[in-house]
Amino acid sequence: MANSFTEENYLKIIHNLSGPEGVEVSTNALAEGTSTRAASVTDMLKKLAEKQLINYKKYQGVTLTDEGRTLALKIIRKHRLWEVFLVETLGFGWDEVHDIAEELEHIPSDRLVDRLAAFLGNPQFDPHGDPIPDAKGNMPAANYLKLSEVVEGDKVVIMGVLDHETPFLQHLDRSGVTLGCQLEIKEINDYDKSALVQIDAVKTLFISQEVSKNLLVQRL
Amino acid sequence: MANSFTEENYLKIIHNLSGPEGVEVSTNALAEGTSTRAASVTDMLKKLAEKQLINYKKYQGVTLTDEGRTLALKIIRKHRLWEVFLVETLGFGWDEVHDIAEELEHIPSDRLVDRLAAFLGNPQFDPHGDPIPDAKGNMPAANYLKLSEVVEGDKVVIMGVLDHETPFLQHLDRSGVTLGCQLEIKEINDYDKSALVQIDAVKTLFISQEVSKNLLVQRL
DNA sequence: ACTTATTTTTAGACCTATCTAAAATTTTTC
DNA sequence: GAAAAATTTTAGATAGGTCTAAAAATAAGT
Repeated sequence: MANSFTEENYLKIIHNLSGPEGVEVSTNALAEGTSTRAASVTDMLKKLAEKQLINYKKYQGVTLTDEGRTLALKIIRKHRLWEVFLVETLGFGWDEVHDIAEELEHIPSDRLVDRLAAFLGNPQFDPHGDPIPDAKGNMPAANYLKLSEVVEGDKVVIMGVLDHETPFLQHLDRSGVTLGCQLEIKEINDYDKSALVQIDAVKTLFISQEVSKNLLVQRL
Repeated sequence: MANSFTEENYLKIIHNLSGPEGVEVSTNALAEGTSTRAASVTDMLKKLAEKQLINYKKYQGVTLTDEGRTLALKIIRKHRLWEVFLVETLGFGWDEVHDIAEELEHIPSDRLVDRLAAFLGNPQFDPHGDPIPDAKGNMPAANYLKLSEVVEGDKVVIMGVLDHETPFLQHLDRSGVTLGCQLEIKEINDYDKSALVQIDAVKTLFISQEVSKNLLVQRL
């Protein structure tokens, strides 16, 4: 009755795609998220529904059951704790840890997770600014906005990223954009929606809409 | 062309069963070691031979090729480093870490292993006294003897254990036997080969042959 | 609303790792 | 050295996770 590596991945991805409101996730979105074909997704959804981990009606998309969400949050907790470990303890860059954490998140043992969390000082956020659920599955719901949603004149702080892949994060590193840095929006271009911003009142640069869609910020 | 979790386990177990001299390992011994049936082992041996990781001739048992041994040593290195991490960093007991390390040993990423080793101070031995291969696969060949092989009057130091399971290690804990403690062999009973020993010149107790067969020692 | 396009599901197949039962080989015993 | 015992391999089956191609259901366009 244990859950496989693959099942755990589905639950995690359903959670991530259904957002804080828990909206229905489509088969195609899951195929994209799991890098498989829609037909494979359908098969897996049947199995997860069988196990009462998701609510599934043909052609209607899926949502997590309470049990499914609990499991998903455990995986997410592990993923984010391991990311903190990799960055804080082992000295990896925030652009290097996603793929390794994808593996580590499937290591079982509640005792391991709890001891890891304690060792790390029960961190609340991972290196990408994502909140870390506690052992009971409670996760602070941060309501940030995307940088692509702000207007000229706004002053904001970078709180998180939506893309965790190496190329995006390396691009941010090269641009000098890190968590916690302050941005003043000087100008937003009409034709391509790119933003001219000043970082920490020092450096000025353009941020493309492509990038600003993946940056989470909070107004000052 | 990557190697599966299962393949890695076979290589590790072949290494452990073939000892320092690299003797042939039988199909049945592997069935025992992998908790599967002999028929399943045969199938896997064919696949590993196909990949040139083992030398395999029907009915003749197997040995590792150089490539297979290199891979096996990488798995063993990871297993033992993670055990050090679990005990030294997270505070687990030496009796709790074997099963968790069995999972962690299959996490890929050479960078992870090297950084973990560096963080731990490049330890030479794991919490059970087993030597840890370095990044190049060199492992110090310690030639310890079993406690069951010593004679009356010998003074020895506990250097390692052959059974890594919780019940055995908890039994040692309850007996006050730890790595590095000194034993003087007072008497060996003829009928059941149990040994009367004095620990650290303080405490005296009987150790059954069952137990002494699983204790590695070095003469003083 | 009816046709077309898109999404999703079914049907049938494959691969990996496992199993049982039976056949083949090696080892042991007398 | 032949018969019995033990070991190992083959043959055929099953379960998990994936695929392609085709059918079914839903959504969109005019």
